[in-house]
Amino acid sequence: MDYSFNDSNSNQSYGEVNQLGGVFVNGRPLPTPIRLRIVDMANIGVRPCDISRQLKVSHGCVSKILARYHETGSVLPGAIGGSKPRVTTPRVVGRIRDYKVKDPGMFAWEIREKLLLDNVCDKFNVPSVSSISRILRNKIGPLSQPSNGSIGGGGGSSENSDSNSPPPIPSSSSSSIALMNKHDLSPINIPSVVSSSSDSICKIEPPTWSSYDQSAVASSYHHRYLYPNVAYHSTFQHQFESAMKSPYTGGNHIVSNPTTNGDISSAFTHTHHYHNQHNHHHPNATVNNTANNYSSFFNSFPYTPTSNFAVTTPYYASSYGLPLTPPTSYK
DNA sequence: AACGTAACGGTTGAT
DNA sequence: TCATCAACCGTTACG
Repeated sequence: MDYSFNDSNSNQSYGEVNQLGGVFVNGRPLPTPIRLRIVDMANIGVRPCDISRQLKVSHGCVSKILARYHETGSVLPGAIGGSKPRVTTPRVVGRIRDYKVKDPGMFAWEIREKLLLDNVCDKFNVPSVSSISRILRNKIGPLSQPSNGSIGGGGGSSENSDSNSPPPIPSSSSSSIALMNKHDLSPINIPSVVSSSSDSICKIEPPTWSSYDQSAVASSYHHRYLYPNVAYHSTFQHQFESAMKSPYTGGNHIVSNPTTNGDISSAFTHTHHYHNQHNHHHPNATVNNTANNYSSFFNSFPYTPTSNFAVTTPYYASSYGLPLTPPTSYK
C-alpha cells in the first residue's frame, strides 16, 4: 500500500465509506482518538447504538472496542502481524546464549547440534542454522558488552537461563511466563497474574485524563491529548507502533524529539488523510518520510517507565464528532 | 430497535 | 531479500 503522502498532491484518497457514511480503511484499526471517543461516550452514558451513529462507526466495531475496553482497560488495537516464535522460544534463545557465553567461538551448526544433544530441542523443533545465526546476530549480539557487570566471570549466567532476550517481566515467577510469547504478552492477552501489581503494565492508557492541553499546541488545527503515566514496557512497543501507524495518519510527524528524560510531549502529530494535507501539516514537521520519522521515534524506546505520552491529533472532520472534548470530570 | 458475533476481504510483520 | 501465514482489523449481515 502506498501510505506515503504527497503534500503537493492532495488528490490522493484511499479508504472506504461504510453504510453510515463514515470513512474506514479496510484491514486497519480505527485511529486512536476515535477509539477513545467511543469509550468516553460510553463512560458518560451514551448508548452504543448512538455512539455508532454519531461517530459513523459500525455498531459491530463499537461493540468490539467497548467489550475489549471493559475486559482489559485498553482501547488500543491488538498486535497486528508478526508471528509467534515457532522454534526459537525464549528457553531456546536462552540456551543458545549460554552456549555462546561459555564458548564464544562456537559455530551456529555446533550450537544446533548441542541443542539436540542436550535435549533442548528435538529434530522437529530445532532451529535451523540460519535461525541460530540470526538469533546470535539480532537477539544476543556481541557478548563482550554486557552492561551488567561482565567482570564477574560468571557472565551473568544466572543458571536459570531465563534471562534472555525477550523483555523481562517485572514480577516473574518464571513458571508460566517462560512459555509466553510476544502475542501472549500483548495488553489484550496478558493474564492477570502478570499484572498483579496495582499499576498494571497492561494499561497503555489509563482510564482517566490528567490534563487536556489544547492551548499548548502550535496549530489551531490540532488538539493534543495527554496519555498520563503510560507504563511503557518494551513488550508493548509493537502495540504503540501498530496503533500509531494507522493509515489514517499522514505519517507520524515528529514535532519534537524525545528527550532523554522521558518527556515526549508533542512527540508527533496525526494528520488525517482526507484533511487538507498541505494546509494542516504541523509546521515543525521536517521530514515527510513516514518510515524514517517513525523509526527514529520508536527506536528511542524505552522511555522511562511512567513518562507521559502525548499524541497530537488533528482537527477531525465533524462527521466523527471530533475534536474530542473530555467530560468535565476529566479536566 | 439493540447488539453480539461469524464471515469476509483486507493488512501486517516475525519467522 | 522474499514468501509465508497467523495474528489482527472494521464492515456487513444474520439472529
